[in-house]
Amino acid sequence: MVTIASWNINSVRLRLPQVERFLAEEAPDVLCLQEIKCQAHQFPARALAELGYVHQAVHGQKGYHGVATVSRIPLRELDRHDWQDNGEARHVGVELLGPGKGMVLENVYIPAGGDVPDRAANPKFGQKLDFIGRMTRWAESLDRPTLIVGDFNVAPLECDVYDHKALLKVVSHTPIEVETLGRFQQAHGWVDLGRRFIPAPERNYSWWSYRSYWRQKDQGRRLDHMWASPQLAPQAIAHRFVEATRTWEQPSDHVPLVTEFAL
DNA sequence: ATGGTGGGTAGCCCA
Repeated sequence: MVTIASWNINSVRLRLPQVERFLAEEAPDVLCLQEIKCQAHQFPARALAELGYVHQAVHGQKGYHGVATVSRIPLRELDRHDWQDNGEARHVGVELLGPGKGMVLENVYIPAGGDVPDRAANPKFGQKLDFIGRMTRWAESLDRPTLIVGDFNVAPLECDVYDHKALLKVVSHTPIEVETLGRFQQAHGWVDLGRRFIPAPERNYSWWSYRSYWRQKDQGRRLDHMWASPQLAPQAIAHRFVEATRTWEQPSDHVPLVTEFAL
C-alpha cells in the first residue's frame, strides 16, 4: 500500500504544527505541498525529517507560491517545469524508488488567474490558460504511470461549486477554464480520482474562502485534484478529502486530499 | 452580498 497526500498549505512555516498533526493522523507515505511561501533554505526540512519524511524535493520561492514533496519512500527529483516561463515555483516532479517504484508524482500549483476572466483586461487570466496549455502539450508525450496532484485552481464540474450558474463568470469555473483543463485531461486520459470515488453530483469541496460569509454558507469549490494516468488509476483503492482540517485553528483555506494505492 | 479575510513582506502583491 502506498498513500499519497496533497495539500495547499498557504505558508508551510506558519502551519507547520498543522502539517505535523496531519501527518500523525493520516500517516501518508508522501505529502505534496503547494503554496509553501518560502525559499528552499527556509523550508522546515528537519522537522519533517524527524517525522520520517526524510526524502524531500523542495522548489521554493521568496514570499509566493512554491511547492514541495516530502516522503518516507525514497524518491528522485525529475524536473521543475516553468509553464509560464516567468520563474515562479509551481511544479516539482519526482519518481518513487521504493514501494510504488516507477510511479511518477507531479506536484503542481496552477496560477489562480486574478479576478477578471478576460485575457485583455487581466494578463494573469491569460497566463493561467497558457500555463494549462503548455501542460497539455507536455502531457501528450507522457508514457509512465503518473499521478498529478495539486491546486489546479479550476472547479471543472457543475457540482464542484456551490452555485454553478452564479460562478460561470467567476475565475475558477468559467467555461474557457473548464474547456482548457478538459483538453489537458484528454491529452493523457487522466482519471479524476476525486470523482471516481465521490461521483457527481455529490458535494465535494476542497476550498472555502477565508471570508466569513462564504464559509458559513458552505460556499466551497473543488479546486484541488488528484488525477491518475490510465494505467495507474486502477491501482487507486481509496480516496478522501480531509475536510476536518478546515475547522482547525488558523487553517489553510484548502483541505488535503489523500489517495491509497495498492502497490 | 464586488465586500470581505489571510498569507508574505515592506509599502504592496497575491490568493
